[in-house]
Order: sequence, then C-alpha cells, then structure tokens
Amino acid sequence: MQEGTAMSVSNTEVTIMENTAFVEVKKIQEIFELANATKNQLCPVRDIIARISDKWTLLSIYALGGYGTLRFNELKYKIGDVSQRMLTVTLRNLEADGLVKRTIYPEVPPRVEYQLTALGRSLVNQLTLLTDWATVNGEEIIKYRKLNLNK
Amino acid sequence: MQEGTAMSVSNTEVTIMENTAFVEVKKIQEIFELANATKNQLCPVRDIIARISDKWTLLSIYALGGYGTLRFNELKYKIGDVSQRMLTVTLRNLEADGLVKRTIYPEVPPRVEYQLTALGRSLVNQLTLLTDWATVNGEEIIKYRKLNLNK
DNA sequence: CGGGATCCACGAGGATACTG
DNA sequence: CAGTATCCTCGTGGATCCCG
Repeated sequence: MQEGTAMSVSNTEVTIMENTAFVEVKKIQEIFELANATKNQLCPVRDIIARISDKWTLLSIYALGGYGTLRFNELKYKIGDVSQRMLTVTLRNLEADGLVKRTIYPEVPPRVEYQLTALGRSLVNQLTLLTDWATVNGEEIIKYRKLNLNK
Repeated sequence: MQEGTAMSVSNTEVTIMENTAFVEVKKIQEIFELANATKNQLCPVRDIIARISDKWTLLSIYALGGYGTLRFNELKYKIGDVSQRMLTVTLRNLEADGLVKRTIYPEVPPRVEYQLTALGRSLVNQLTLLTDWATVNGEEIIKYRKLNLNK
C-alpha cells in the first residue's frame, strides 16, 4: 500500500474481484486507456451516456417505456413538472438519435404520437435495472446523506 | 385509464410485450402512478438517478471501479479534462452519499486515497451494463444523428 | 393541440490565485 | 499534494407569446 505501486495494484485488484467480476474491471480499464490514446475522448459511450442521463430524457424514455404510445400532452402530464419547451427539445433529440418515433396525424386539431423504437426499447431494459438498483439502495444513500448533513 | 383510451392502452401493452418484459412495464407504470399520488415526486429513485447521472460523477465512479484505489491527481489524470474544483465537489458528494470512501494519510506532502465502498461497487456493476449497451448501440445512434443533421 | 421563437434568470462549472 | 476561495462566463431551462 506504500510506495511500491506494482504490488499495491495487484492487491487492489484482488480486493475488487471479491465484489466485481474481473472481466468488468478489465473492460473499464480498456475504456479509459482508449480514452487516453485518443486524447480525452471517452469514445462514443461517454457522449451517449451524457445524452441519456439528462433528467427529462430519462423520464421521457421511462414514460414511453411504461405506457407505449403517448400524445404530447399525455407525456407532459405523466412527467408532471416538465415545461413544454424542454419536453419538445428532449423529444426532438430522442428522435434524432433514433430512440423515439414521432407520428404526425394530419388532422384538425393536430395529433402527434410518440413511441419508442426498438432501439429505445432495448435501452429501457437497461435503465430498468438501474432503477431497480436505486430502489433497493436509495434508502441507504439517503441515510448517509442525512448523516453527513449533521457534520 | 382516462376517457376512451382503455382499448388503445391494452393494444399498446400487447405490442410492447413483444420486446419488453411485462413485469418491467408494470413496474414503470407503478413508479409514475406513485409519482402522481405524491404530487411530482418521482420517489427517491429520481433523485438518485439525477445525482449519479452527472457527467463527472459517472466518470469518477467508473475510474474508481476500474482501478480500485486512486489518489486525487491519479483520478484527475484518468478522467482527463475535469477541473480540480469539479472533481473535488464530485468526490465530496459521492462521499456524502456513501458511495466513495476517502482516506487521508497525515503525511507531508499530504496523501489522500479514494475508493468505492461496497455500495459504490454494486452500482458499478449496473453502470457497466449501461456502458455495454452504449458500446453496442452507439454506432447506430451516431448514424441516426448524422442522418438527421442533413435534414 | 402541438408546437416555434424569443427573452432572460440563474446556477453549474471553468480559470486563477492562494494555503495547510 | 490536495485542496479552498473568489470571480466570472456561458449554457440550461423556465416563462411568455404567437402560429398552423
């Protein structure tokens, strides 16, 4: 653990392997090494994560994942506190990324329906796992947070 | 569940079930209904997701997940383009949430080491799945994005 | 109804300088 | 080395009004 970094690294890896699959650790290291090689560009992954990690994006994907097809105002109502502008911007981005399909019905008054594409649906499955994690561990995090608030 | 949407909803659910497990869809719907009942508070989940979806938070967790134990500047170097201030803020938040452990060695010059807690490591496993998804589908998203750029 | 366009406030986050 | 403190910029995102 002191100055000989070679030994401490291998010790660290052993410790981590107790809780994280070794192959996963390797994968992460490769991503960072790739990022170093290409000078501060954490491959498209970073860009993708940044995009979907947006607050309204996440909620929009969830809503469409949970309810299938929604009109603009239905979606707005489901999310609750999103402004009309931000929902529009969010949906346009999702459409441009091929995650959401937008269908316009040339009626009066106009009707527009949104639904996830196959790509979008495959993402929901991943995000659901993350939500499960947050549901299970949320309380513990809140507990820590309040604990540190008193310091 | 509103006026005449009962039929279209069940049709929609059938369509979705082809690609998403029914139990997952139900879970999402319950979350949104809970959010409605409690007036615009998507339970702690939303708060947690918002917190970890921060750009530097995500990268810090990944770096610590991939390399185990890192000193402040090692971490800064791995991430690459994070400012020293934002890394400090990010690590303080992660520490307050119980995801990262901060160890100070009272030496001169001072040495501070960061590593994930068990809670943090369990999160890495979830995030890795998300990264896998981004790795597989990243190209397709970029493709769509460029396609729409020409419009 | 489902947006587009515009204006503006505010807070995240970068740059710089200093310190235990 | 690992921060803290201060200042300042710039983009996100809300409010408002208008349109097809």
